[in-house]
Amino acid sequence: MRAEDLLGPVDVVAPSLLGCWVVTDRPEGRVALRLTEVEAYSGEGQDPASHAHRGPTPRAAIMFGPPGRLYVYFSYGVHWCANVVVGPEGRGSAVLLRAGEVVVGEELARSRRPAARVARDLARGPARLTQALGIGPDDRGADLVNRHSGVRLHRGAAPAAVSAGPRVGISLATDLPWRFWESEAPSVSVFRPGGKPRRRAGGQDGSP
DNA sequence: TCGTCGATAGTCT
DNA sequence: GACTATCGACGAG
Repeated sequence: MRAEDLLGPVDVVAPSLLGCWVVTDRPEGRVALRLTEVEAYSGEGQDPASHAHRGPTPRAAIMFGPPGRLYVYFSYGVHWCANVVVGPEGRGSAVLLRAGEVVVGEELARSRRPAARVARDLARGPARLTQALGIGPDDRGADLVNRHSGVRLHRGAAPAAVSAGPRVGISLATDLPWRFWESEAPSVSVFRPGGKPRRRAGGQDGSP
């Protein structure tokens, strides 16, 4: 994978990443997976769901850096999620890695994800994917297109068919069909597509 | 097998 | 002080 391959519009680059490999090399071993589901987040202002929407805040600064870098953020106080920065430097667009199929190092991935009962659950969901790969805060800003990096992105065979639909887990701009997945892949996350936003605890309506 | 609910802390207003 | 690009446990059928 070269940085030039990531320069196009984010909603064009995102589906092109399906079928690509994400590889992590650690002292304890290597894990590689094929991407089966991604989401596009644009930094150009028309996407209020993006972390880049409010400009280069300290957290989102990496999104405005050069393409091919890894943007890692902490979610819900519990999980880490990983994005690939795409587009020209300064634009602030990124692709969220939502799901994949582990093809190398399944045993190591299982040891990192003891809750996964079957293979397809190892990287089904963005936080699970980062766990299976062993990606964490130390990998913020990692250069995915540098072959000496501990986390790398490789070009792979494109899937036979790609589906598109609304993004998951957000409450803004849910009409944009910027979630892309490999059609009929068993490892695609299944979290309430088109879903109703989950309400927090407490009275929903006016009754006290 | 499916639907519902709580945990938890960094980030921004 | 409110919110969040989620996960896994648990109960009912």
